[in-house]
Amino acid sequence: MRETVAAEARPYHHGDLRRALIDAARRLLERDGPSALSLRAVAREAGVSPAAPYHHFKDKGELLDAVAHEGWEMLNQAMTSARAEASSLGDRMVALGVAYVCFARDNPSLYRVMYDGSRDKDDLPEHARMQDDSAYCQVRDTLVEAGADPSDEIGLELATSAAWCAAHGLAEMASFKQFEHLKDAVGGEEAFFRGIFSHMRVFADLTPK
Amino acid sequence: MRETVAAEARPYHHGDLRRALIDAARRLLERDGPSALSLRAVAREAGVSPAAPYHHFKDKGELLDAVAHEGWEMLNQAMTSARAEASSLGDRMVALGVAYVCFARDNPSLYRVMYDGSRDKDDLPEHARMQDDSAYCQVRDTLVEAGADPSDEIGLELATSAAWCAAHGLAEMASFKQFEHLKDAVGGEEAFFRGIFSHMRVFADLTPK
DNA sequence: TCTGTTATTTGAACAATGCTAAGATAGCCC
DNA sequence: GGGCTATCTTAGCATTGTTCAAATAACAGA
Repeated sequence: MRETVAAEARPYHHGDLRRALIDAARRLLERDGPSALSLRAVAREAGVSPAAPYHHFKDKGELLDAVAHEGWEMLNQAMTSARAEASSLGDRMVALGVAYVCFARDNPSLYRVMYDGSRDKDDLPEHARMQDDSAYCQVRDTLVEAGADPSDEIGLELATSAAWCAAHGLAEMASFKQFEHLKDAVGGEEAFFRGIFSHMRVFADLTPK
Repeated sequence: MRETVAAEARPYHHGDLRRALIDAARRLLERDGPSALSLRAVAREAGVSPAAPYHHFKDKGELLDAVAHEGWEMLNQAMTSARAEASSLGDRMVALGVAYVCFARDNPSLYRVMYDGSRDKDDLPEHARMQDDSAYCQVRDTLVEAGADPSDEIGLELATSAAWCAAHGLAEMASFKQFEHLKDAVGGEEAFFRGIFSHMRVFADLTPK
């Protein structure tokens, strides 16, 4: 045996415990929510002893970082799809925003893990901003496509950040019961998202001031 | 003794342990951040045994709810001041937004406690929305003052919610290191806040669509 | 194939946490 | 004063994150 499995330094006993732990964590997260996500529970779910994870992650935080990392990748991918599928160019920004909020709605626990780790460090992962296919870059590029002046770097960054703030704010608010009646009143959840975004200039036109 | 202390059913041994526990919690929160806020640490800080709090709060969550409650009161008050002090009528909405974000910046741990409890229940406290002097009501009233049509209840609620989403999103984002350079580039933190808000239609004019 | 080295996993242990249940204590009403 | 009840403490339980020494399994070289 010992076929060259892509030089991936595949571990010894378990096969790939690191991978298995991340998967177990995500399974737990979906099944029982963020509060059930203890290191010991993850180890239990993966069928190993409570101390085993420490050979693959420095501490609990590092495991959560790994889970969050996959969350950002999923989000980036969802944004990529939304951007490609947006019907008109004028609708692209709103489509991106809706995709962002829908991701948070469909993966509420994962979304929380993504930001909780960053909040503790006051530091967003590179993945969230600087990678080419990151949500941030996609929004920025879409703004340029829609007419923003790319030479005004500060202005462009400000607009991108504004869109991100709006989407994140809505993503966190949308899950509160208090908005149920508004969703009904405007004809469904997505209409509600669009309704909120219609009050944000970044999602409509770009003529500054 | 036994002067009628405002019929407040003042407790027996400690004097007012409930009050003392909330104060201790807020002291801990400011000094060591949210992660240091254990029930036992609060009891220690207040100088009582670890089991004492359970005679005043059903569980840890209820203590945090009480702390959050005071946070909402402080926020409502900050918004009231900002609204009163806003120079022009046209500046009122932005002033409210800036006040909101400044509150979150100045009380980061408290702000987190305010939303963490609500997130777990998918339910915002009445205090945050339905009370007359609540941040929500103040934003709504200010929108009407600025020209929004009060008879279009749904539209007004949508606009108010949009402003809240924007402010909350910015409040959470503003603490990330990644935005430091933008703050510098636009001439300070408050200029950054205003710069973000300038991309939100709710904070500028109200002519719909 | 044997031997040694190293990566991986376990088991036991520690301090800290949220919470409960039993008892002790102090204030109140009659 | 006697009794009642609210308050507080002590002790204890299960769970958590983390560390450390020992056990085990994979590999490398002879």
